[in-house]
Amino acid sequence: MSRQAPTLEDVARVAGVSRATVSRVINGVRNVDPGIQESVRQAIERTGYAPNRAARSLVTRRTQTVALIVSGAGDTPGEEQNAFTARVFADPFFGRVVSGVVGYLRPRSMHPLLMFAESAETRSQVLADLRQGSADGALVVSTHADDPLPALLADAGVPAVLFARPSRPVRLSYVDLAHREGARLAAEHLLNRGCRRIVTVTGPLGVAASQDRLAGFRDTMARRGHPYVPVAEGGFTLDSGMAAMSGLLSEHPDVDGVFAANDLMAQGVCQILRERGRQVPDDVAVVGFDDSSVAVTCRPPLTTVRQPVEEMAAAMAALLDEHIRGVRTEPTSLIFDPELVVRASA
Amino acid sequence: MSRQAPTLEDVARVAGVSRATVSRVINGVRNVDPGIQESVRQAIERTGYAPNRAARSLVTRRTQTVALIVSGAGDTPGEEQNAFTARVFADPFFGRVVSGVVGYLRPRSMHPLLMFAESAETRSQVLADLRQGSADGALVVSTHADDPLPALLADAGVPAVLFARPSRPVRLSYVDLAHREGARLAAEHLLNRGCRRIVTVTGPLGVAASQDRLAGFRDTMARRGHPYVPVAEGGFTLDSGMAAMSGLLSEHPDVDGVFAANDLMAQGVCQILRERGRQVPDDVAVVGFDDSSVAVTCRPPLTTVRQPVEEMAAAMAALLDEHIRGVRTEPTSLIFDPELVVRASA
DNA sequence: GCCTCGGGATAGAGCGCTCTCCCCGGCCGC
DNA sequence: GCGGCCGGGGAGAGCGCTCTATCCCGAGGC
Repeated sequence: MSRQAPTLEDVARVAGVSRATVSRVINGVRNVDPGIQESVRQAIERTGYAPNRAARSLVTRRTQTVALIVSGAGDTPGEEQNAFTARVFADPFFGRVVSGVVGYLRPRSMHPLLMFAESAETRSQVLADLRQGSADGALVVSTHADDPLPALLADAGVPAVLFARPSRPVRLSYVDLAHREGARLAAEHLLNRGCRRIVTVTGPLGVAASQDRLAGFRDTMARRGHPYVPVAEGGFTLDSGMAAMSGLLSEHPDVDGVFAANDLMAQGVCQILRERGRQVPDDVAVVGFDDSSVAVTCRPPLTTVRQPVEEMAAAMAALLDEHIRGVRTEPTSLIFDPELVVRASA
Repeated sequence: MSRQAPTLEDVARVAGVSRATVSRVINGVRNVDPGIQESVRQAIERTGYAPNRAARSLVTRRTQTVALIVSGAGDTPGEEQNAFTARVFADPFFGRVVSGVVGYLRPRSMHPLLMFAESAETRSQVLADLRQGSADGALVVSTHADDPLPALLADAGVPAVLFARPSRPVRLSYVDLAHREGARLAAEHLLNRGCRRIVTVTGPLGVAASQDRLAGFRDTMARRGHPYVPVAEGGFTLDSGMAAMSGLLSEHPDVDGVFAANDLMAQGVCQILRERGRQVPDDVAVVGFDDSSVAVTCRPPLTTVRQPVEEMAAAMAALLDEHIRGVRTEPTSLIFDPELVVRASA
């Protein structure tokens, strides 16, 4: 980078062959005489040649890069960008997504390009970047239900794959969890444990996942002879979990089992229960969802429903890769099965 | 992206001007007749033109992209890539770094390209990518003290800025915290509170930051008449904090104040204290470091030393930008001051 | 012995942009 | 009135790579 970088031409001159031959050796295309192959390799070594990504991208129309977009709601005018990015990254969930994505991309020498779209302005910025070919495609993790980005991407013809089913249908592939199935596991665990007065703290009901978890939970409870389950809506945060449990406890002081739609809220539930003098799990059993890091640090450690987030994220990247390569043209969906992780809280 | 994307040429034809003029309008270079400017804008609108990033990069030799590299130790052969990325992202600290970096980059329409270098192999991969011009420069966050990457980058002539002072000197700019000053704040807070039998749980002593925090802490204690401070080394994790505190408590059952070198370990300290029947902060006061999200979710909420991580990360990005633009050629360092955040634990 | 065939290498035409040079015409100074 | 200057625009040469079309040459077929 300091002195003028060597080009294909330079290598060709040193090796005594043409540019095209060097290119073929580098890309492993067609039969090249082994002897020449070797001398080209040595020339590359000697010159310290590194192919220029931009030049290659210009002709191949590939950047070897995919956008990893964290997309917020419509317009949360109160919240500014820093708060948004901070909040997103504070959630260990997103870290697992990145981990899974990188797991797929890296062996293929691709990289994720981080983008945020939490306002109308940044959303159109992201869209413009993609149309300019900053990345070959997009992986979208929406934090809100009515995210307009997926539809915009589909319209722009940008290859994209979503994490979680969008609330409004859109012609894009997505990966998701069998949320109802996860809720069923939670319900059955509580029932098998002997709980009979069970309540649930849901996620924000605008989110499809929250609805599915609630529906799956109710369904299983009903099948097992519990047609009525008290419900309080939370917002996936610690505070909202505390508030929700606080209300439920006042109305149902004899509760002996709680299903919270994520671990953070489950932690809030545990705190309220302790404050109100209930022992977890002896007086009240608590089951969370996600198996995030708080499930382990929480006292007591949470029994929870594990999402295979890394696998899901890797599959999302794989799907996008197929769309980019044109191997797959029609959108599809991949649904993953959750797993119950039993710890101390239930 | 679906049909053949319009090029500068197309826009020029529609507007009835030359390619160069359109380019000038887009880049705001030189004076262009306002009337022509307007008609070019309309032509861009009509054609739905978006400049091609690769073509532009090829000639400007800029990608508008910087690599954000999370760099591990030498070779942790036991740990594989997924575990590494998962661990990194589980740490809320990294989220704050990303947040700060994005805060600087976005208004300049640049993006971070995420890379991981935790093994010799991935390290050379990252180096190769950078030499190919995948990014204009690199922001490096090392998780270990003896990270060889910074030196490699410096040798390769890649513009780079480090988060935290490298253990071996290298000709690269970095941002860092006044760790000794932070430790001083913690020590004085504990002493002013009346604590007299104070112990500390350090970070891994191979890391410069851990050493500095310990040195600063000891220093202040000594100045205030406490020449001896029991020390246990931790690994910045919850478990290591618990183990360290467990040992310290056995040897010094009368302890009344603890300084932990990060919040995660402070949380572990609190848990052990509670298990052994000590009240925090009444029996033992606990001070953490970082002001990460666990400082808030911990019971009791942690008194801690706040690093202005977002500001530091933004400054790191700004510094890199200066190096890339050639405005700054000599490496420099920027040291930030910590701040004591008083909550319930001390 | 001539023609065909095909493996192996080359020449050169772009990919879509930027930017340097150059041109044109009007305005100023002398 | 003429040359120089300057604002505004165009032509065209690359940037470094890929890839198609083409060429060369030795081997095989009749």
